[in-house]
Formats: sequence, structure tokens, C-alpha cells
Amino acid sequence: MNSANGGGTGTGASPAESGGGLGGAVEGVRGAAGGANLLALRSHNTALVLDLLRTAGAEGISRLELAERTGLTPQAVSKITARLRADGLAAEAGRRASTGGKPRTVLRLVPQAGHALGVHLDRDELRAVLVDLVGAVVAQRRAPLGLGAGADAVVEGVARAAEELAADALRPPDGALRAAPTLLGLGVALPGPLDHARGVLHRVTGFPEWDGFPLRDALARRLDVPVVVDKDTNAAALGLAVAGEGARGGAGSFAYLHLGTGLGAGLVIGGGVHRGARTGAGEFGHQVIQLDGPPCTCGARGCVEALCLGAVARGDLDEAARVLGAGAANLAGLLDIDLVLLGGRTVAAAPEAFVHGVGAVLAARARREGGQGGGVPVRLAPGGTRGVAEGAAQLLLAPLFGRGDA
Amino acid sequence: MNSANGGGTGTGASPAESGGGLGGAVEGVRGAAGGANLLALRSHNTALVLDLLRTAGAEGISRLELAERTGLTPQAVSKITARLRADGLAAEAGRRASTGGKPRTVLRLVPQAGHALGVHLDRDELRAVLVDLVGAVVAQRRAPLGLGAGADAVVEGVARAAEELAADALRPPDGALRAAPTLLGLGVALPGPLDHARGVLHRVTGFPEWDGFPLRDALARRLDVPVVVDKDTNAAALGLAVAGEGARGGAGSFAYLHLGTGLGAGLVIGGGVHRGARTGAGEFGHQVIQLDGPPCTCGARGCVEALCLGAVARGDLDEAARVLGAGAANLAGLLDIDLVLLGGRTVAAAPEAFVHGVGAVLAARARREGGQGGGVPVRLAPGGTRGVAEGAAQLLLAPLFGRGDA
DNA sequence: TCCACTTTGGCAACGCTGTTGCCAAAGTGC
DNA sequence: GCACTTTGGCAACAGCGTTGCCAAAGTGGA
Repeated sequence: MNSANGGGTGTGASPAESGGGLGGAVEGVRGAAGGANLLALRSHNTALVLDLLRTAGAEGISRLELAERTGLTPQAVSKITARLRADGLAAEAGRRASTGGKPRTVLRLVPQAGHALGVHLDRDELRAVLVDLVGAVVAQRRAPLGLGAGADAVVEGVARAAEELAADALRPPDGALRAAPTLLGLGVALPGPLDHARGVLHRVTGFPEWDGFPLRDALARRLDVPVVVDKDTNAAALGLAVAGEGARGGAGSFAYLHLGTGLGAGLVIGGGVHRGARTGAGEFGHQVIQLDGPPCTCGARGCVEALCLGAVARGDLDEAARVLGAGAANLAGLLDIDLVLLGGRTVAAAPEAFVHGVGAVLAARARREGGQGGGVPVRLAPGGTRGVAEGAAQLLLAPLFGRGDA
Repeated sequence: MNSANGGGTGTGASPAESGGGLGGAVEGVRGAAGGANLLALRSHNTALVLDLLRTAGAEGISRLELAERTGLTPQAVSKITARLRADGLAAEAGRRASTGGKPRTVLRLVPQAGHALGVHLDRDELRAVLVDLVGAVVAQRRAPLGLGAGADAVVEGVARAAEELAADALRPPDGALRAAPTLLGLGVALPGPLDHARGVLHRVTGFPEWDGFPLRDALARRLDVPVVVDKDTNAAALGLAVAGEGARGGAGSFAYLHLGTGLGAGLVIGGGVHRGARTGAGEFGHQVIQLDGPPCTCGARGCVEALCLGAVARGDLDEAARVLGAGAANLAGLLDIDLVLLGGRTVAAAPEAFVHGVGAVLAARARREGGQGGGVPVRLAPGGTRGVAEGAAQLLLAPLFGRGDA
């Protein structure tokens, strides 16, 4: 309910013409400062139903089950789903076995009703995907990337990859992106802190010329579609949240810890990504866990990142995992999260060592506290780096399903 | 929007008879799992208006200003405020200067329209307050407390203090608490982890006999009013949030760090207290910031609490502040909060040393990050320990103003 | 084969929400 | 004293979820 910016998908570009009935059906038009009108009510309930339809996946879900899960009356669900069917977002898909009366009709989401582009800008590579409404990858592309080649070149590279993907998979009549009626927009994930709300980069590690570059507006102007930018760890976390990790009842909270050439985190609280006041939350790597410890690249001493990567460089994976676990335990204690997911190249190189090592620290902490249940579970994040581009695309899909900023 | 329990004030006791129009007017009856109906819509908007009325305080606020701030139409605000006036919750209070037309009528909250009891159980003392709708203390009481005297004695002591306060200040006809039509309930704050949702204590430091005691239900049965229990740090943080600390536009987020005989934190995110999945969030004191450091009472090594209190014991306040600052910087980086507030007896003994020391660490961190604005501000929490009982009372008032669990 | 029963889910009427159009009330300023 | 501006209530309205009712579509026993 507390969404300061109007939904998170706003850009400087012109508003969508609500073509095809998708944009207009679910666009949460909420009052400037929290006041909710009937449109907002409808949007909220529609998003809730859509989210359940998405979670149900291919096997679908019945109207009555939707009513139970949402708390709405069956008749309200019928009206909402009728609207969704009319808009092409949902469809009937067979029926359940009877329990003595008329069998329940099963509804499912129509994946082709909406698409989103996601781009992951890494240090040396660009990875772009086109996903449908359920998050399945429809098409993908890779290209080498030189962040040092200047803003115009990178923007052009991203735009061209996006256009090619959309042209291949959506076959628009005249080649313009906007002509594809189901394209919701483009999400971009990249390393380093940035202003998610305004779409402006702060610091791209190693490339100071990017400081303050308004990437979102530049891409929105170039492509004429809504654009959202976010940190790579946030995109990865969002992708994991949508994929069902820690989504127990849709209100799960977990931390995704990414250990690659750096160490960052994405926090999911209550089903949505927590970005904080200045969208700078998740600065996990420069958490100090060793006062006056070895110097870190950030200028401080004893950061988890420095200690952990130092241990990795020495080949001491047990120590690396222990250090990472200490940071994870601090995080788990502060936020009382449900789950810790580990990812990134360094973790992928020795998954068991990290999962076990971090898990051991968290289990020890739980025992000290009078352990009920054995502590916060630790798992390997499925998908690896592959998921970042998909998570970036989810930045556009999330608002449809009521997963705005927490 | 994600409130698993129905509003946070539910108890095992019978529901309020909605007498006087206060209970029925604002009780957020939301669907079981997020589905919102018209009643929920009304509750939401009413709470929003009440919150703005409370924030406006004695000087009041006009209908049009309410409309601007909420995003609702003036007519909707008129309807809502008419209902509030009919229920006795709001009243007209003069008018503004004219700007060329009819002057605006100023509305204000009627403080006497509602009351809540708050009790702070400390190690050796019980402190109870009765506050009105705006949070002003109407009456208060102190009593010695022996947590070792057994559950029945403590429950009886709390109940008696509550009854005396209510009898003195509310003058109920027959001495029964329920007879006081404006009493919303009782909030209890005490140290140590507990289950806020169920009202069950986990561990009260030094008194293992309290483990698992269902304090909320015991008090609710004894007094026959709604009861909410919470950690003392959460209550203090809630009290500070209501008092306007960090409430820039009602969506502020800050951390309250309490340094007394222990070290704990209360987190306010988006105007509401963040408690986490198992209501165990805010475990700040046992954050490890010195791997393999000196042993802590919790069994781990290098906890902030151990390091900080150790430095205090040595008389090295600069080091204590530096250590506390390191923990605060970790927290600020993870959550990207707006403000850090310091409180507790140990801080109160040397406020400047801690405020400056912690502030220096946060400022240094901001400089390393390319400082825009000088880092997260650090201030002394006003009110000191006095605020905990008032914050406990706010546990009952918060739902009226839309400040449920974040 | 028929019929009673159960369960689903649409139709219609309804209550209540915020919204819109209109206008009386209450000021200012020339 | 009159034109103008601004506030805020009244009445009609569209749209939300809700309720009452009933047709549709199954099962299961006679």
C-alpha cells in the first residue's frame, strides 16, 4: 500500500496508449499519496488474482479456489476473471474432477498476452531476453559489451538487441517496438549503485564516466517504451521471488547473496524487492565484520567482501564460507528473513562448500538463540547468472501482479 | 497490504461491541489473504485522514488540504470527515485566513475520543501510562516489579495498574475496564524476544521460567480488553515514529538503537515497525563485527553488544561509539534508512560522545561512497526510557492510523 | 433410466464507495 | 454595493464487491 512513486513503471516517455486492453486493465492508478479509489481497489484485486493465476502455472486454478485464497466472494472472482478473459489475459483450461457436483472450471494465465524485455549489462557482455507473461524466455541474445565505449554506444547496443528480439519474436507489422501490442517495456539490470526511482546511475565500478548518466530516460527516448533500471542483485532477487523461491503464500522474505567479482545482496521482503529510501539497500558486501581488518577496495577495513574474496583467493573456501555466513547471520538477525539464497560465479565454482559453510554459521546462531527449527535455511539459487536478465524483465511484469516496492 | 493477522489487535477475548462508534468506524476488516472490499477501502482512506489529522495536531488541517495530501477528491474527504465528526473523532476548530474567497474550515482530532493503555515491564520496575488519541499522556503510574515472582503475580500487577489508571482517568460507571467506551486496549512492552503475532514470550533474559508464557492471552482474559505485546525496542521505535521522528511525509524509515544493559534495535520502514517473519527482527546487538572477537553472553564472539558494553565498562566511550557506529553503518547500508536515533541509559549518560562518534562513522562511510549529503544523520532519541510505555500504548493506536505491520 | 442431491457459476438487484455537476454560503476587493 | 473567488454541501451517478436466486452440470442411489 505504501508506494511513493506511481507504480514503478513510469518513464519520461509518453504514456502507453492502453492498446489491447492489457495496459488499461491492470494499471494501478492510485492517488498521489496513498488515497485509494475504486479504480485502485479493482487494480489491487485484479493483480491479486493474476498473481495466483501465475503461481498456479500450467495446471491452472479454479474460481472458487481463487476466492478462498484472496478472501473475495466467488461472485467477485467471477467478475474479475470474466474481465480478464475478455481482455485475453486468462482462459478456461479444462475442468477438475467432480466431487459430487458440477466440476470446477480451471482457469490459467495466457502467457502470450504480455511480454517484457530484460537486459543484463555485465562487465564484458550484454545479455537480453524476451519473456512472456509467466516469465518464460521466448527469445534471447548475447553480445559483447564495452562499458568504456561511451554512453551512446552502449545505449545503441542495448536498443538494437531489444529491437531485434522483439522483431524476431513478436513480428510487429512495421518494425517499431511500440507496434507490438503486448510489449510492456524493457528492464535493465547492471552492477553498481543507482537510483531506481529516477533511473540514474551512480557509480559503475571502474567506469567513472557513467556517474549520473540518466540511462532510463535515454533508453526510453530511444525505444519509446517504458524502461526500468535496477541493480543486478535486485533483478536476480526479483526473478527468484517470481520463480517461487521463498514465496510461501506470496509473502515470503529472503536474501539473495551474489558472490562473483564482488559481493552484493538483493532483499525480498513480503514478496517485493526492498530498495530503501534512496534505492541503495542491499549493500551487503561492505558490511564490516572485522573491525580494523584488512583494507577493502571501498576504503574501509574488514568488509565481508574483502575478507571473503581474500579467502577465496587464498583457496580457503571454508573460511570464505564462514565469513559469508557471519554476514548472512547478521542480516538474518536484523531482518528475520525466511531464507538465504546463494549465487554468483564464485559460489557456482564450489556450491557445496558455501551452502554448507554458510548454513553451519546460521545453524549455530539458531542454536544459541534457543533454536526452534534449526535456523534460517540456506540454498543455492537456481539459474545462476542466467537469471539476472530474466529478473530484469520481471521489473516490468511485477507491477501487474501487485509486486510493487515493499 | 500484507497483513497476515487481521489487523494486529486481535485477541482471544470477545470482540469489542463497537460501542460509541469508534471501534466500528475504523476497524480494518480486510479479506483473509489480501483481497480488498469496499469496507477495506473505506477503512484505508479513513485511517489516512485520521493520520493526517493527528499529524496536524492542535493547529488542525482543512478539508482541501486533506484532499491534496491523500489524493482523494474534496467531496470524498468531506464525506469521510463528516462521518468522523458524527462519530466524535474529529471536530471543527476555527477557520483559516481567507485567500480571496470563503475561508477554509479547520478540522482537528478530538483527543478524548480514544484512549490506550501502555505498560513497560523493565527489569525492576513497571511503568504504565494512559494516553489519548493523539498520544498525550493522560495519567501514569509506577510500581516495583519482580519478574522472578512468577507469572500470576506479574499479570496481576500489570492488571491492577491498568485498572487503577483507567478508573482514575476515565471514571467508568462500575469500575470495569470494558465500561470505558473509548479504551482501545492495552499494549505491553518488555525486553527479550517474543512472538508478537501470538503474544507469547520466548526468552526473558535471566528468567527462564517465562519461556513460552502466553502473556497476551493471560492479560486479555484477566482484563477483557484487547492486548498487544511487543519488544521494548519496537515499542520505543513506534513511539518515535508517531512523535514525528523521521516521519517525513509519513513514510520515513529509521532505526532506533537502544543501549542500556543490553543493545537492541527497533526498525521503522515506511512508517511501520518491521518485525520480520517470526517477529524477531531488530536483533542488532548480536551482530558480529569482530570475527573471533571477545566472547559475548549469547555464546558468539565479537558481537556489537559485547564490544560496545565492554568499551563502556573500560570507560572508553569513543571506542564504544565507534563500535556502535560500525554496527549502525552496516544496518544503514543493508536497509538504506533515513535516520539513526540513539537511546537508552548508557547513551543518556554521555549523549554527545555517542551521537558524534556514531555520526562520524556514518559520515566516513558516506564519503567513501561518493558522499551526497553527508550520510545518514544521527540524533538523540527524545524522551529517553520514558517513551517505551507510551510506545506500547501506540501499539493499539497505530492500526487506527493505518500504521500496521509493514 | 430416472430422480434426488451436490456443486458450480452466472444473472439481477442491492448497498456502499468515491466521483461529478451544481449551487448556496462566505469571504475579498474594487 | 457588486463582481469575483473560494469553500463545501446536496443530489445524481458509475462502478466496486455482495447477496439472493437459479440454471447448468455433474454424482449416486433407486
